[in-house]
Amino acid sequence: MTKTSRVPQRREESLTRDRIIEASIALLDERGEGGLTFRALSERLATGPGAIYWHIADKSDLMTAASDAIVARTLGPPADGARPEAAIRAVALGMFDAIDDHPWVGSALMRAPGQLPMVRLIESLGRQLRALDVPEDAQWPAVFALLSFILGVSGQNAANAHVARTRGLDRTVFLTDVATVWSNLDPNDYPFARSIARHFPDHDDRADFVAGIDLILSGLAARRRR
Amino acid sequence: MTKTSRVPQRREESLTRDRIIEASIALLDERGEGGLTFRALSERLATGPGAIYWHIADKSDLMTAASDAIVARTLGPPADGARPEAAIRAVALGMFDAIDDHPWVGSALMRAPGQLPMVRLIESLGRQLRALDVPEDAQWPAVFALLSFILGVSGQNAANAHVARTRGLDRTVFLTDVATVWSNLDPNDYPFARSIARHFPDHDDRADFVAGIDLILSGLAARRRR
DNA sequence: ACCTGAACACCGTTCAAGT
DNA sequence: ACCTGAACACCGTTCAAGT
Repeated sequence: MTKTSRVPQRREESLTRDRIIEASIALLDERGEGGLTFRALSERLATGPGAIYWHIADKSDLMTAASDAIVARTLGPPADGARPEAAIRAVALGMFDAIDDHPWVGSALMRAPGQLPMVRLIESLGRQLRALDVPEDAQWPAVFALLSFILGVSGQNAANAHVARTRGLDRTVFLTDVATVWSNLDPNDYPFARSIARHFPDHDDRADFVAGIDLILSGLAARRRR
Repeated sequence: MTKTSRVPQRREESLTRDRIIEASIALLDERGEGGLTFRALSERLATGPGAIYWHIADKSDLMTAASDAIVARTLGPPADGARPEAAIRAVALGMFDAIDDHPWVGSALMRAPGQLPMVRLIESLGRQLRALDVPEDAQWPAVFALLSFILGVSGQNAANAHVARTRGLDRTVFLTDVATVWSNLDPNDYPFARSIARHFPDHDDRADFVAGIDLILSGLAARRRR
């Protein structure tokens, strides 16, 4: 029984922080937020749950590291060629698409205030605001507005993905259900919610996102003109 | 041993959905997000964990109902007297302050897409945008921008509160720590993050929040002028 | 130094049994 | 109709013991 030629459950490469993060991302992508557990992870890595703690501090460290890997490859090096407004739009859209692909990043980012993935995003946005000649003391409020908007959208998308997954129905079905409920609200109490429910199932999240970014950029431009 | 005169653990009033929600809010306020468990809740209500399931569907239902109670009393009836822009600012600031008092509402709201608390917020914002004479097809994008910004800030505040609670340090200490880390980042890679770290510990969250709302409102006003 | 895996102290949820 | 509380199927995390 010793030295059998194939021992498939035995891992070949040694356990590293990077391999753990890579496996976590795969698990999160495949099974959603709830899919990352130390048991599932250690099984996939052919080790015991305790081994992981040698390389990472705890689950929150793991989530932050996993989201940082996505954010780092999404933002990449700063795009120096583009005009600042276009660069901001590109940064924002990059994040939107990344979180569309990996919804769990939305909630992970939000739960890691002041951590590296957040710093990357703030840096990317802040540089472009400097390039836009936004006055020094208006830079942080503007970055904060863009950041908060991006995080808000990300969190909502993560929640939508989570609901869709746990209820086993896709996005369109879920939106249609919500639209139906909203359409049946009391017309006196909820006139606005009723009126927009109609346009709900066939509307474009990504377009709404761009519109939001552009609204903030317009506000910024209006300020500079004064 | 039977019929002792004082049986303090026996509850007086019958279990209702409202009493469960009220007790949940108290628990969340006192102990933070992690403080609401079915065991702690049933102990406080002098009942068994199973009893709660007769009145509420599951934990997500409970969180949504708890946050809805806060949102409902925060938004209240629409303030008809005020000018629309002032009314929007009032709605947003009301939410900011409510979530400052009950940080868990920030994450609960985000995890309840399409649910009642969200509808209330959307309705409050949407009405004022109609009153602002924003064209029909620009109303939803504007509501979405305001909503996402508010949710983004709420989520960040919830995360800050959670970190502060679990690490047992207050907000200022936490921010000072983050500022120190950021100040030591590589000057070539993170010039912007380094430069704002200085202003971090003594800056006003609420002012940043108002600035963000105003930026979106300015953007909206700029659009209308065209 | 790095890994193992049983054990601990929790969770949310269910359900037979009671009133 | 409403409540009880034990039991189930999980969690994240620790730690003595191994190599």
